[in-house]
Amino acid sequence: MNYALERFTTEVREAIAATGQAEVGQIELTTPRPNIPADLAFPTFRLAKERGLVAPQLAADLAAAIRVGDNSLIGKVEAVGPFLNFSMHPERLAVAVVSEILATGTCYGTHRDGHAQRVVVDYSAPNIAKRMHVGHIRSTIIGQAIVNLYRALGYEVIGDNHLGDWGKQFGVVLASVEHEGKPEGVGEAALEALEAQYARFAAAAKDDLTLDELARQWSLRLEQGDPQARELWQWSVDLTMEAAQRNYDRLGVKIDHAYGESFYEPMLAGVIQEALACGVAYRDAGGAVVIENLQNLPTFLLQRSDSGTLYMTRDVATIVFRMREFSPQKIVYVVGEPQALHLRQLFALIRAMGYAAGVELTHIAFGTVFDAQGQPLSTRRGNMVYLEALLDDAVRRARAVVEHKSPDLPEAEKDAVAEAVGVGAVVYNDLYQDPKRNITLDWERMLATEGNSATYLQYSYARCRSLLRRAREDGGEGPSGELALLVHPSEVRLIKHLARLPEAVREAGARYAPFVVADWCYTTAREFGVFFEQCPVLKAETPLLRGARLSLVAATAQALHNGLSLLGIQAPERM
RNA sequence: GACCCCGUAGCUCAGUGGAUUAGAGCGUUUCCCUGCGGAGGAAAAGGCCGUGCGUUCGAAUCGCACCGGGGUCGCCA
Repeated sequence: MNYALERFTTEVREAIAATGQAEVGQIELTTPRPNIPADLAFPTFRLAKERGLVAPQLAADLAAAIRVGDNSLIGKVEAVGPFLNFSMHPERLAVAVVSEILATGTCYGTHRDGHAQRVVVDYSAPNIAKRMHVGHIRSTIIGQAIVNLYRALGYEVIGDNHLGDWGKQFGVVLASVEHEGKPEGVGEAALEALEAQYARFAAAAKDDLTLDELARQWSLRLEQGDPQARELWQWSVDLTMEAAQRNYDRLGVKIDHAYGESFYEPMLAGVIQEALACGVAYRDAGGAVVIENLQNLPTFLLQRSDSGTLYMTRDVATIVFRMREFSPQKIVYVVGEPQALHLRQLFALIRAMGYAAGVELTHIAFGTVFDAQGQPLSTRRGNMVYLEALLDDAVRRARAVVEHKSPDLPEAEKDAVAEAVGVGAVVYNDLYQDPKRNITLDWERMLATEGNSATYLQYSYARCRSLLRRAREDGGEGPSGELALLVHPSEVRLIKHLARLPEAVREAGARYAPFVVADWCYTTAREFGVFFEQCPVLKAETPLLRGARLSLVAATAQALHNGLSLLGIQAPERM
C-alpha cells in the first residue's frame, strides 16, 4: 500500500532532487511542529554546511528551483529562513485521503513491512492456581496491542502465554487440595477459595512438619510424573485458564499458544549441559551452575546447588524451543520492569551459547502499578486488585452513566455499551501512555469520560455513526465523491490527520509503543470535534457539500475504528 | 556500592537535536444548546522543561557530574 502521505513525501523528495542541488540521500525531511503552517520541511542546515553555503540562501534557491507537477499532492513550496517548507494541496489531498480510507476500509493503516517475517510475542503469563490481578493486566493488554500492531504491519505474529505453571509452590497447592478437597464454585471465585486454602496450608505447615513434608512429597511426585499428581495439577491449570479465558474474551485477547513453564521441563538438563560444555557456565564447589563475567552483567545461576532448576533455565529452554519451532526474526517479551536485569542476562546468555544470532530480542518493560497511597499492590498488603473485579466494577460504573445519558436505549444495548465503555476504560488506562512509566491506580482518571479517555474516543465514533445513520434516514444526499469541496480549515486539518494513521502504526510498531496509536485516536477525536462544531453536515449549504462531508465522516469513523481495534477497544454504534 | 527506568503547568502525560508563542487532558475562571449526540466546542490563567557544567551556529532533546523518586543485583518467579 502506498498511502497519500507517503506519495506526498516521495514527491517532495523527488522535487528537491530534481533541482540537482541535493542527492536523494542528503534529503532528510522532518514534520514541522503544529504551529508551523506546513506539512513537511527540509531543514537545509546540513546541506548548506557541506556545500559551504548559507542555509537561508540555499533554502530560497531551492524554493525558486522547484517545479511541481499538475496533479501533485504538493500545494505550496516556500522558503522560511533555513527551512524549505512544503504544504499539501488541500483539494487533491481530500480526494486522495478520503477515497483511500473508504476504499481500503478495515485495512486502512496496515502495511506489508513484515512480509514473510515472524514475531513471537510473550505476554500475559498468569500464575496457575491464582487469580489474574492488575500486575497481569498490563502485560496482557500491552502485549495484545503489540500483537495487533505487528499483524497490522504485515508480520506473522505468534503469541505465547508463558504460564507460571511450575515450581515449588505446586507442592503446597496439591497438598492443600488433598487436605481440604477441591474448592467449590467456578471461575475466579473458585481460584480465590484455592488461594485461601493455599495460604491456610502454608501457614499451618510452618508449625507442622508433617504438613511441610506432605507438600514436599507432592512436589516430588509432580516432578516425577506421578499420574495422580499430574491429574491434580492439570485440574488446577484448567481451572485457572477457564477463569483467565473469561477475562481474555472481555479484553479481546487471543493468545495462540500457552506452552507454560512446565512444557520445558524435559529440555532443562540439556540446556545446563550445553551451557557447561560451551564454557559460558561452570559448576561451583557447592554444585550450582554459575554464569559470571558475561558482558559485565552481575553473576547469575542456571542451576541451584540442590540440582533444582530456575526461572533462567526454563527461559533459556524457551528461546531454544522458539527458535527451533518458529524461526522468528524477533522475540518480544512484555514483562515488568523489575525483570529487566533478568532478561538482559537471559539475552546475553542465549547469545553466548550461540542461539538467536541475528534475531532481535526485545524486552518491553512496563512500570509498576501503585495504589492511591503510592504503595505497590500486593496480596500481602491487602490492597490487591483482581482483574475480573476490576472489569466488573468499571462496567458497573459505566452502566450507571449509560442509564443516565441514554435512558431510551434498549436494556440489552445498555449492557453492551456499558461493557464496551467499562472495559475500554481499563484497556485505555494501560495504553494511553508510555508503558515504562509506573502508574497509579486512579479510578477517577481511569474511568474518565472526558478528555483523553476511551469513552471520548468511543463517543466520537458514535457521533460519526449517528450522522451516517440519520443521513440514510432523512433521504437526502448520501456520502458522495465531490471530495474536492472539503477545504474548510477544520476539514483540512481533520483530513491531514486521518492521513497520518499509517505512519502512526509504523511508529508505534517500531517503538513498541501502542500509545502512539492511542494518541492518534485522541487527536482524531479532537479534530473531528472541531469539524463537527464548525461544519454542518446534514444541513450543509449544498447537497454536494453534504455528500462530501458525509464521506469525510464515514472516513473518520472507519479510521478511528481501525485505530481503536489496534488497541483492542470496542466502538459501539451508539451509546 | 554497582546497574536500569523516571524527573516537562497544581495533577496525569506528549514532545527526545532545530523555526516569533514547549503542547494536550484533568482541575480553576469565563463563554457557546432558535445547527446534526453538551460523554461536545471556544477562551483565559498556569512552565528558570530537577540542578550545574559542557558539546553545537542551535539543547527540554546529546555528554558528564550531582539532587530527588521508583526498581534490581547467584540458589523466587
